[in-house]
This record gives sequence, C-alpha cells and structure tokens, in this order.
Amino acid sequence: MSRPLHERIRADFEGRILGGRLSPGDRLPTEQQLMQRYGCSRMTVSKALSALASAGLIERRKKAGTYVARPKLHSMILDVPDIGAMISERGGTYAYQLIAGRMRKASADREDEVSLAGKGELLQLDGLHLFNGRPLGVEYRLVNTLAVPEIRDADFTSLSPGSWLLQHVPWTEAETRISAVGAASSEATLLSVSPNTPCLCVERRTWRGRERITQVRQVFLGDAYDLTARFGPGSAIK
Amino acid sequence: MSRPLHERIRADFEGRILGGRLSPGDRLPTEQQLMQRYGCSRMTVSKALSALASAGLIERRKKAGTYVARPKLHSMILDVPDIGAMISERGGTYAYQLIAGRMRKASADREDEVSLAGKGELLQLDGLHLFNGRPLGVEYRLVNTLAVPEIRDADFTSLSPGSWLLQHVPWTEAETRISAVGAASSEATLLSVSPNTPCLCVERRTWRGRERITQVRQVFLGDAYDLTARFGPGSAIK
DNA sequence: CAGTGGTCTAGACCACTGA
DNA sequence: CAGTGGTCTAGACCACTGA
Repeated sequence: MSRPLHERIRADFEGRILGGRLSPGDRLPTEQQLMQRYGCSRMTVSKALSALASAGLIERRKKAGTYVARPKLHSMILDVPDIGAMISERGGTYAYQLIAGRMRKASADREDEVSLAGKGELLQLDGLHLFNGRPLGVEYRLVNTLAVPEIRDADFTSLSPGSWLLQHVPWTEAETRISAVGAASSEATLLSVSPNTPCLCVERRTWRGRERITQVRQVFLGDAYDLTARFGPGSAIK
Repeated sequence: MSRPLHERIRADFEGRILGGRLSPGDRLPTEQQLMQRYGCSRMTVSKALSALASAGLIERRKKAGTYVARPKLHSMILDVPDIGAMISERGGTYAYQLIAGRMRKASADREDEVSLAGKGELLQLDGLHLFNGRPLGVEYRLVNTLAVPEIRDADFTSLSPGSWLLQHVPWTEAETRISAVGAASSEATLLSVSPNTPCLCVERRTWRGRERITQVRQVFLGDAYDLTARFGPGSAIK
C-alpha cells in the first residue's frame, strides 16, 4: 500500500471505465462524496480526477459534475523506431552507407530548403540503410549547418546522421508525414528492386525551439518496414 | 491576468526551455526559490512543475533537484483522421459504398479472426471509400458481434462502419500498423488503377477493456492519402 | 545527514453554469 | 441561486538520495 492515495483513486476509476463498469456519459461521484468515500482531503481527490481528465478518460464541468468521456479517435501514439536499435532487437545487423555528402546552398526555388538553411549553407547527406547487408531504405537528409556547426567535423561514411543528430542536437519539435510511393528508378537501383516497387515514405522535419535543425526523406521497402501506433487512456498507453 | 498562476509558471519555463534559454541538463530553481520568486505557496509551484514533468520537459530527482530533460525520440502523436470529416474539410464529398456484407464464422486457421470472434460470429463488411465519387481506398472490416450485437440491425449500404462504431461503441485501446503495399489485382480493379500501384495500408485493431471489438484493413491510393505525426512538448503539441 | 521533491491536510474564496 | 469544480494557502510529515 505504499502507492500514493491519489494514484489509487485514479487507478480505481480507470479500471472501472476500462472494464466497462462505468460507461461514457455516466456520472462520477462529486469531489465531496469521494472525500468521504476515501477519507481524504479534497486536494487529493482533485489530483486523481485531474489526471484522469488530462488523460481524456473523464470530462469535468462546473455545476454539472464529472462524467466518463467518450473516447475520441483523433490521435494515437506512433512509435518512431531508431532503425539500428530496431534491427538489433530482431537479431539482425544494421549498417549505414553514405552515398553522397556535400555542402551546398539552398535551391532558391525550394522554399523548404531556403527556410531550413537560413543565411547559412546546407549539409546534404544521402545514404542507404542496410539490414543484414541488404538495402532497406534510401535516406535524403539536409542539415542546417548554422544550427549545428559541429556536424561539419563528423564523418558519416558509415555513421547514420540520424543517430549522430539525436545524440548531439536534442530537438524539441518534429513533424512527420507518412505516405506510400513507388520507388523512383534511381532508388530502385539502390534498393535492388524494380522501379515503382511500393515503398513507405517517411518525411520528417525537426526544430529546436523555433530553429530548424534538419529535414529528411526516407524511402523504405514496403515489404520490409512498417510503423505501429497505439492508443490507450492514461497508463494503458505504455 | 485571469490565467491561473500555476499555468503562468508552467508557460514561463516552457518558453525558456523551447527558446533555448534553458538547455537540457540545466538545473531549475528549487521549489523553495520558486515560491519566493512567484510569491505563492509550494502546492502551486508543484502543480506547475508536475505538469512540465509529465509532459517530459523536465526531470525531477529528490535531493538532486529539477533539471531540463533531454527530448526522446521514442514516440510521436499520430493524427488518425476521420476520412469523411477530412474530406469535408477540404471541400470534397465523401461516400462509403458497401461491396459485401455477411455474417460468418471465424476461419479456424486465422488466429486473429478466432480471437476476435470469441464464441460468436463475425460480421464481415467490405467496402469502398470514395472521394468526389472516385475510389480512395478499400476497406475490409470484421466485427465481433458478441461485443456489439446491435450492429446486426444497422444498414451499411452507404454508411461507413467506422463512423457507426465510433458513435456506438467507444473503444478504449487501439493498435495501428502502417505499411506500404502494392494493390492486389482485385483491389486494383476496385480502385481503377493498375495492379501493384503503391498504396498505404492501415491495419487497426480495437478493444473495449479486454474485449476485442473490430479489426480493419484499409488500402488507400498512395498518391491521394497520407498520415501526419507530430511531436512536441506539452502544449506545443497542439 | 541534510536538501529536495512527493504527498497530504483542512481549510478558503471564487467562477461557472445548469436547475 | 446553489451546486460543482478550479485555484490557492500555509502548513505538515515523509522518502529518497547525493554530498
């Protein structure tokens, strides 16, 4: 019983809601009633209910009371695997192979490149992700060298720029777009498949505060790579 | 200034961290110091810092103090759009068209079907999602009729089972797998494209508590449908 | 062993809003 | 206008853990 009381109150109602003993729309007891039932102060009850409310399990309205919420299908948690770590878990070997790396200016007609580069130059790093020696995906990456000047000194011949960036430049925001594309002919050659083979395309842009750090486009073989997302209230999400 | 004080303290430090004025590893003032700085009680400070901690922006350790956390790339928020709503937003028209609907038993050799059906029968609903009258994707759905007996009375000729289920059977957990596939020949015919055209495949299974509700496989035209995911600390995620 | 955060109390005043 | 949740205070005791 060492678990805090507010945690136990929270878990209590979480269990009743998930188990269906409380259904969406049902009213929960008032804070006053819960104080009596659990023999505690109002702050403790409030902490438990606030946690449930921020997890989206309940809705609280003044005067009206507290009600079980209707789950909403608006967002889920997407696992963004570190490719190397994921492959290692499955007992395979992972490698990165640089295809082309160079400093260059942003293309004036590419708005995304211009806003990424700012007043500096871009580091372009194109490479291949390999799974057990076989190509898994192509990666096209651009890095804002004004934001990350020390990246000029790193050697990416066989080091994945994604891993390096994760360790050296913690970002605070990211946006990912996921789509299905057919392999372009150059990609098909690199991946040893026929052109137009279905591939999962992951495009990501990351920020540190308001500063753009990097953007990347990855094209993975559709039959070798996928993503999973989960949804669940509160602690069930883990 | 009607915003609560704990919100303002929270927003204050959130801004400093996102703006880079506080970096990962930096130490925040102690609760005692913050009480003095903001002229408030310790509970108010604690509420602000707890919110930042649960958003992953800071880490708190007894005796050692409170520190700015290093952002982790383990998960992002994935928007799971309601197809109809999404299309309406873009000013298009959405329609669902049933291809085949029938009651049947689970295939004994399909473990997922057996566990979904339990001791009852499955309702199979195959249909087409249409965008401005043109096929956008194929959907293959199975529903556990023991969990949702009232679904036998619904008419899905032109009503999307996904929308019906959302309104009638709020689920509490879901798991989604996203991959790229080539359109099978039957799918290619339905979608009016060539076989093996790259498509985004979304497979989802949902639960209410421990009870399986439905599972669905959706195959969308790759050039007409994509998903986005975002990551950001706390309120920035909205 | 002392500093720090984690939890909890027993009050208080207030804002909102549905009966 | 009365019930309900939102916020806040000024204390208290404790658990953890790094100096």
